[in-house]
Amino acid sequence: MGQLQITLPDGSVKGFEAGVTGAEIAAAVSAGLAREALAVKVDGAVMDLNAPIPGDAPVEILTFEQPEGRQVFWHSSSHIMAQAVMELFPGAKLAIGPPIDEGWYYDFEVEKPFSPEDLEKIELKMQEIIDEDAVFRRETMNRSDAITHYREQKADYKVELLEDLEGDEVSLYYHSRFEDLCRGPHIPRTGLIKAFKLTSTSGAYWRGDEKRTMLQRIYGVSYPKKAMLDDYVKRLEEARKRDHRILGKQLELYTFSDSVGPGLVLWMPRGARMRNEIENFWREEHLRHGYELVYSPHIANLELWEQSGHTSFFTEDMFGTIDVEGRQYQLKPMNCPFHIAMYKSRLWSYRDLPLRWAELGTVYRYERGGVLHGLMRVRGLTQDDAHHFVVQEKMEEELGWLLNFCVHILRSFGFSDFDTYLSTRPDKAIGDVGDWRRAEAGLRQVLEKVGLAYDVDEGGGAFYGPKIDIKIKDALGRSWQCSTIQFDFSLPERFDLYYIASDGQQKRPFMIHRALLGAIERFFGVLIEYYAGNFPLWLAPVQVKVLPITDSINDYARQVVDRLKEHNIRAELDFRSEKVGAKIRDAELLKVPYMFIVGAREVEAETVSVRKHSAGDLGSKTIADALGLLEEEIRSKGLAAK
RNA sequence: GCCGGCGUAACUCAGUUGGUAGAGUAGCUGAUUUGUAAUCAGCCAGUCAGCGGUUCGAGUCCGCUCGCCGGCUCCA
Repeated sequence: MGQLQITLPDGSVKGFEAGVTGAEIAAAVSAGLAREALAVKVDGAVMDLNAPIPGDAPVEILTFEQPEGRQVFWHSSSHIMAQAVMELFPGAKLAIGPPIDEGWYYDFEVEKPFSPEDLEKIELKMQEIIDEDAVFRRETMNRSDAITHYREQKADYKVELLEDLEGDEVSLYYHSRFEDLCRGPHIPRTGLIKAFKLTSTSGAYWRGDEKRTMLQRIYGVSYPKKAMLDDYVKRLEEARKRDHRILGKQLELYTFSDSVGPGLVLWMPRGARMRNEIENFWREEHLRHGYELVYSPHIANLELWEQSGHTSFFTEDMFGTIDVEGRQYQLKPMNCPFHIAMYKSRLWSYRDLPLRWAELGTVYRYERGGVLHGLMRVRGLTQDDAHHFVVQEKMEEELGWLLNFCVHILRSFGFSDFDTYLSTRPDKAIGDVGDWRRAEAGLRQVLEKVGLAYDVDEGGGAFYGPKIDIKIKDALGRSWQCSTIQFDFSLPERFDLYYIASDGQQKRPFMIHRALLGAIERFFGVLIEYYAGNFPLWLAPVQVKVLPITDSINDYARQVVDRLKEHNIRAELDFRSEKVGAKIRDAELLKVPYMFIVGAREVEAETVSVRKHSAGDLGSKTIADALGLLEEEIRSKGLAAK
């Protein structure tokens, strides 16, 4: 028996007998670690705790602290749930049951969808299995044997999975009375799960394909400590308070109406003030950075959309056509054909390029009923759209410049944490594959030059070109695409765009389609959730509420409001005959950033008593000082303080 | 579009086994004149999402439609 040299995460190297397992290494480190150990990472590969370590290697014991440890924990939980379902619903067929960001799901083919009562029964059965403290055991099998094995069990989905797998050997995991085809690894014993909860059910298509069977999915979460489940439930409640649909109603920012139609946003005055602020900032920044602003109509001759390719590649997302004097018109789902038509209205020289044309263009897209979601997914949306017309050689330079501008805009709203994706050629696309690959490589280079970490979204590109997307997460961790920067070599071709190069020849420009906020509606939704309604001062719909203590102070209070308004501060007066406590409470609930409380003392000294939202009393200040404070905070967008 | 859940006053919600609606908040009226998160009283308030069915009788049961919610799929 030889010796193994095991390197631990702290850098120390320890010798172990050959055949040592992760469990034994954990025990050698500490009893605490042995107790919490879920799996082991050997030279980057996650393995079962009871598997022999194959050779000298860096070894890390995984607990619930590590993301990989949690994934193993949740994956094992999904097996336990699958066992419970199979025992309670004998005819059920197993599909897949992976861990997800928080928890897991398992898809089943069953006669009837699961009811809430079914979930309770499944939970009880799961608890029994956990109480057995059953051991997880791995076995390998020849792939073709496994196919025969599962075919006998009529486990169609497992057979299909096996047929698609590479390699001759597959692994099965056993615990209690349950077995499942599974790569693993798994936690040592079911008893390690101290708290769990089945959170929801839903229909889910097999392999995400709506042409295939709809399976029934159950989602769940589990933890090694009861307190962690309590914490999860509390986090969900907190997230609910940040939900833009709830805050939107409470703060009277926007609404929907059945009489208007689903997915069509009605911006209430307070929301409209914020939108106006967002748009003003957006316009100023664009004008300062070499953009021109343009406007285009809401409908256009159908032939325009035929030429652009929208009728063949985007029909499913478009509203029906409108008949006008026997000619067909189309409500616009995008702004690009209009900007292209403007480009074609005259001749351009290479000296004119790049052109950067921006428009807050409201477009309409037919979204299927089931996908609408508050402000995040609507049918009428205003894109902060722009199109750059660029000479081909300058494309990368322009994209690099644009990516930096994009990050600058997002940061101005306080966003610093976002996920970036490179989206490549979809199945349905126009243009030459070689052009696509070159454009994708160009985008990749730009991302690396700017130094943004990114993931690749295979097949996620627009039909006319690859793109860089930036997504921001909502309160529940669902991520929404906001910024998008799209490379386009196709539409210039389709519309036969050209400019006159320095040699006097006609040359084809490339285009960039981009939206930085994405859609004002969605961006606003993300903004509400990000700030939980506690907006930075420059955006807040009401910036200051002036609260007179008695009616006799109303005149002075009105003067204060007027003075603030003269300085473009959005100020309101609360002159109801309520106690200050009530006025403060109402202002706090509306999340108004500042309250100026005025009574006899303030009239006397010509001051205001400043109270900051959720911070409290800041003491008395002269009106001029208070104004200075506000103006500085507005100017800095509150970013310096963060 | 698909699977499941839900839909009661402007808002948040009660409404037992079917016997024809109730609270708090908001609003209105009046009183109160208040010093850092709720002053008091009175009043108004609902085609119980819509349509159809079962029943002597439906907010409660059944069907369809619409909308919303959680997912699937799709995208800004």
